[in-house]
Amino acid sequence: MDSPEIRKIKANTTSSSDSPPVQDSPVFSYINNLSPIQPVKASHLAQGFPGLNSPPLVFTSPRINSHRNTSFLKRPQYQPLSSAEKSKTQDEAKKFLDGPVDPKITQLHMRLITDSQDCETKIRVESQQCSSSEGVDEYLADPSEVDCVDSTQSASPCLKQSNNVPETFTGSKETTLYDNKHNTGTDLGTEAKAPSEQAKEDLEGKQTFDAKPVKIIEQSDGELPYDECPNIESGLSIDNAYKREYRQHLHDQDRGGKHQDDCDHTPQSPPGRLQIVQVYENSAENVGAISKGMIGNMILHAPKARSEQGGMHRRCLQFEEAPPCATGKRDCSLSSIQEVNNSEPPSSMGESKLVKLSYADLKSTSKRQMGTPLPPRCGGNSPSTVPKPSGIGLHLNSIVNAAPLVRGTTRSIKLADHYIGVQVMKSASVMSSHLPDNVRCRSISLNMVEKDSAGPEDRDESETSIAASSAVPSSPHTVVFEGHGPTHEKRGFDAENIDDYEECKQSSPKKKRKKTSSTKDSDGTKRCNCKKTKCLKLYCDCFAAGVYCAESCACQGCFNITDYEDTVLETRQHIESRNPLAFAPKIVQHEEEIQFTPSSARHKRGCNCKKSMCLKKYCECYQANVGCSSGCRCDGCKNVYGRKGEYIPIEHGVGKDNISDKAGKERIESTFHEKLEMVATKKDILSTELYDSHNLTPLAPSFQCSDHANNVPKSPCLPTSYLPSPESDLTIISSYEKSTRSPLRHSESSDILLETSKELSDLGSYNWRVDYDNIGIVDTFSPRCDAAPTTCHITPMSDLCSMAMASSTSSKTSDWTNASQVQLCPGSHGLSSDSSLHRRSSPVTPMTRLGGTKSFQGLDFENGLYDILQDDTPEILKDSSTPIRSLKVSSPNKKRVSPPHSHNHELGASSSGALRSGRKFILKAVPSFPPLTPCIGSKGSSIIQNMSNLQDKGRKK
DNA sequence: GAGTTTGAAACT
DNA sequence: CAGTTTCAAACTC
Repeated sequence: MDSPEIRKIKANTTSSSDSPPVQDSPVFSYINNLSPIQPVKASHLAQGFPGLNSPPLVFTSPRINSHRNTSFLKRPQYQPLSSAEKSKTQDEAKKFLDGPVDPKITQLHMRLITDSQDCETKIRVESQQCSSSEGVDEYLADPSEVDCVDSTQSASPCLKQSNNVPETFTGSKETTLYDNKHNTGTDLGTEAKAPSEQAKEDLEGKQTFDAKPVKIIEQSDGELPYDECPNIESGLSIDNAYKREYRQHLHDQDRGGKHQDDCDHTPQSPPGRLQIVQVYENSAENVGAISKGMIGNMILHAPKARSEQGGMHRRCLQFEEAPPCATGKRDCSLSSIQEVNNSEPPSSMGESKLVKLSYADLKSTSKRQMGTPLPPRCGGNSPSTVPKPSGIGLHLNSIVNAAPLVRGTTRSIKLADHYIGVQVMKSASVMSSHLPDNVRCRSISLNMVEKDSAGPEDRDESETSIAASSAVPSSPHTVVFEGHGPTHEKRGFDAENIDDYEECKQSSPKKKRKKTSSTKDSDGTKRCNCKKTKCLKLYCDCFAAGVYCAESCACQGCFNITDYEDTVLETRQHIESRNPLAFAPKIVQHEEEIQFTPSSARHKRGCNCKKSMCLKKYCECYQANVGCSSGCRCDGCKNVYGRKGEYIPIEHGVGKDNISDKAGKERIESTFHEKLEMVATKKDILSTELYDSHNLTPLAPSFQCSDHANNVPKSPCLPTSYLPSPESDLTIISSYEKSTRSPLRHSESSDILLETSKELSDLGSYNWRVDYDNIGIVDTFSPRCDAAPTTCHITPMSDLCSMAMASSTSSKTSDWTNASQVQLCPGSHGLSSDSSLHRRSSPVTPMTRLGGTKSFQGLDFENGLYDILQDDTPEILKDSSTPIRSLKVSSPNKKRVSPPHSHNHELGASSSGALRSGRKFILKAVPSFPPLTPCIGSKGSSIIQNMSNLQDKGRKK
């Protein structure tokens, strides 16, 4: 019955995934078939995703959650568990959701119902399909469906154990099957369960699944935010897949591998799923049939097809890596393997344990899991990939103000879409690296953990990860399985893991923070320490940055987690409803200033310092490394970056020199060095990402065109003209990371980068770079750059090129330029005034860029430098050039868009062909801003109410 | 590590 | 819109 239809649907979905644009139609059709309600979801998604980024993410995740929730809710079994376990977290979540807006609740319920229905239908179909185990197509389809099936994750571990499936890809197909089974077990619980569950049991021989699913369900219920709707995801295609992966990672990490969250996890689970599926098949059904060969084919095809279908490819990659990335904060482990390892520890810790997870606990666990693995994030290690995870983790740590680079990374990560792209890149790289890579990743993650883990928790994690890694080689499957299972299941799932995680979280996160007194992680991602706001107010740097809290965060009762995407989204919307610019980049270049000063970047709202004289980080302007402007209400301003009222016309190249105070320069330098370091670390991380991106990016061609960057060289404008803008940094960072990732591959790259950076600084590039940090976000977007050439402040590209040339990296300049262009393009895409948007959007473009810039890989080492330079230049360029325009165009909020550079927009109109192509591409792919405002508008009131409720609860806590 | 200071965010 | 309170980061000891 369903199977035929389902298959068709899957085919459709796959096709859709193949061609992102098409995805929607197939997905929609599929959804429609599944359940009438879904369309509504789709609408939500549509709203959220117009931009791709934040909004989409939110929507998607929430949907998924809703599905899960609904499914769970529907099921009596689940409900009981949910009520008991969820307890606090759920209550809080409910407060948020319920309290705020009844309509919302109703909607959520509807969603849940629909989702559950959809999931069920999907599950059925999938189960059938699984039996048939069609192949790549199915596999591809799986992602969307898998979301619904999250529960499979739990099972997956077992499967993995039974079957060693180092390759996530191979698992992909199987994963779908597994998911189906899993879903049936959890969600359906009734129909599909019997077969699927039996199979699972056979494989695992454990009953934990059932219990786990229940837990998950509860969590999911509480977590309304999650969107699991597979359908929607399918429609979203790449974005969804990424999100899914995130979620899965998060869930897996959180849960420690237990199942659950079928819908939610499914996306995340993909890697796990794949493995699981394989295992499942092997053990239960197809076992040999699907086999690795299939997987291999899948993988190969996926990438190829993906080139066409980007989505598919990404998904595959995502599955492996994305999850970790998704977890971002949680899993440092970049690759799925790492994730697995991470998850494994938890599972190993105590799979049997059914921990009642309150939301907070779950979240915390999820974070921890995420983070624990993420430790790699810290990553300064070559494996830098790990570091990103933190960012990737969806954690939105990155804040505009602080370290732009880091922020950028985190943002990209957090932004489901972008993040996904990044993850995909990573995953791709991982995939490319293959199992060996996985092992490496594991080792890396371990290393990262060790490094990061100052606290016992970390140690534990590291140990677990190590164990996992060790196990993996011998029996990767089992290890992976464990890890995935928990991770996929989300937090609640694995009680054992959760407990462990919780312990770790409680102790480790705080400890970590304590250890790292700084609010920033090694990765540069920000950490928050919110105690009363639940990370749902602007007080929370993470939340304010549009990023999910990471493991490293020491926040209490955090709701800024993927599990609570809905809540987060609602809250954001609510805040935005009050202040549309609340999430807009705080640092913006003033058009006035821009003309004269590259460092014209200023704090959007200005500071109100009374005692700090704008010489301490209390001052947001100072913290952002930007000068105070007329908008500041500060008293006795002594901002080294520019005092209120005094404009520091930063001449081209002058940039920092202009800085009035030597101290300011020093600071800048220090910050710059820090950034460089960050970059270096990130590069390592990024290397993988780049790698992935290369694989993934269909856009590569456009990027190659970007190579024309050389064309740009025209830009006499050198870095000096760059305006510092955190945002730009972010965007740049994301791209940078990507580019850097490939470099990272070369462990040496980081060091080299540092050296090169020094050299550059000597050359004068240093100033530029420094400014880069400050460069306004707006500028980050390339549009201007493209067009700008004429006006040119500087095309980032040209600047970059010049820089690169100067640095003696000439040989690689082309690549570098390409990279820069790529970055620029992404930046343009990013547009979104909101950081989140940038993050989300940027990742995608970067990916494409990366793909285009395969040449980079060769240059990896240089890339690192290039990346840095590019980042700088891009920022400048972005600042001066296009960001604004793009923002205006894309961002519904209009927050930043307009202010910074109207004239730039003009330039943007005339962007150069290559850049244009890239930009256009991005724009299409990423409706940058739409998400924020639109979403906000829809749910503002409810969000507010939810927020207030949550806050109240949090306070109580 | 605990406590204080600071200024933004939130609230009234 | 202004004043007050709350909050979390930054800072100090």
